[in-house]
Amino acid sequence: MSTQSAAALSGSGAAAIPLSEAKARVVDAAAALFAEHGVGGTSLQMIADVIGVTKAAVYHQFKTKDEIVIAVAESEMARLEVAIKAAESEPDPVKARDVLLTRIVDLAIERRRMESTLTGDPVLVRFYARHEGFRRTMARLYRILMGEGAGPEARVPAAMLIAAIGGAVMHPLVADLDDSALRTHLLHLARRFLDLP
Amino acid sequence: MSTQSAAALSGSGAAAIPLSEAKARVVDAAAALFAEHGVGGTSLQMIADVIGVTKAAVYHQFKTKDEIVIAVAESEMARLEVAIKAAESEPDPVKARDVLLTRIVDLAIERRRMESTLTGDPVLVRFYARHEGFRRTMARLYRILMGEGAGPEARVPAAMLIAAIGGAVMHPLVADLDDSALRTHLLHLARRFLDLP
DNA sequence: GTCTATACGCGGATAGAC
DNA sequence: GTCTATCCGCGTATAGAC
Repeated sequence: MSTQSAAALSGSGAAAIPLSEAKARVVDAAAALFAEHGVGGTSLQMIADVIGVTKAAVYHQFKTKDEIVIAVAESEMARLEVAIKAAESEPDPVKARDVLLTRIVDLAIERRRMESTLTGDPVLVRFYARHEGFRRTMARLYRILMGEGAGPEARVPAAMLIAAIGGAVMHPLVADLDDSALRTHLLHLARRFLDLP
Repeated sequence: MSTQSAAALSGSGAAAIPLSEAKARVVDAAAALFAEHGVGGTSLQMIADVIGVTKAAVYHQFKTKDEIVIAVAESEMARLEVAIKAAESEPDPVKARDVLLTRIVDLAIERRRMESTLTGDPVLVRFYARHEGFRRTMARLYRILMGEGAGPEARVPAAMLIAAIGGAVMHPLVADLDDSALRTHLLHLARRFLDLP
């Protein structure tokens, strides 16, 4: 217990967030750069430049670029897990759904400048698709969002809603809205959408 | 009139689609690869391999990779222009909106495997943001979609709807639905969403 | 229009000193 | 943890023959 446990990449889903200071700096810088240039368009040199060190220093923290991508993805996923847990602790399904919705909107607003890259970048999407833990986490999220239904009538609106929230925050049409105003509108419309018969 | 006019990159918005056979092959291959690997993750070698020629042959068609990116973006935008024109030729605003919605859904379904990359890739997004013609085209689209309103109450739902349609078609939740089923559900839900008070 | 060949830099990655 | 130095391959791009 006294030894600093590795924590590493887990693989079972919930990254416990205990990244070293240095690792955390890399992950933060990488996430911002991924959002601006895409994963494929971001080099280790760029990451090193942003945090003011050399490439070799970055390599000391992560042996490969892939590991950085994974760490960024897990860091985002960890935030989502917190939201899901909060919703799952709510006994009433309808309330649970609303809690989840609120949390998801908050996350999207918080990540406003990078949300769509983090959920849409081909490299990250591929990564999500291949990892058990991520699939399980998303399955839990969908369960809360869709409730009983599992057919197209439940899945299509769920897919639309997730896409709408994630995509809208970065949309040029709402670029001039401040976070709080956007949050209010988004939440209102998302609730409306879910209440549709 | 007899000479094949250059058509080139236009710049005023509507690319007139008169690409040579060879150029069209490059653009098609590039679009598919962009969708799978992102713009930054796609090399000229990949493009050349897909169409079965050498890199140099590709360079003969487009002097730089940027030109290919532009051509792909314009090709997508041209499709959207057709949809917008169809909607604009409809006198009744409500009907125009419905025509546009239908066309956009059709486009998204057609481009199902690449839609979100084509609208979400950072490289392409930057490109769209910088080009007059693209901004004007999108302005026309928004106008039809939002009608009179120009405040947040109109813009937020418009942003959500565009994001929802583009993002939902690639979502894992609906991966098992065939095009026609997905189209039906998507259109139904999109109409509902827009009719909200 | 397509090819071979080639220049040149950058990207990922490693070794070893401090 | 960070640095300098270095390797190698691939990516963009060009020259010139067929």
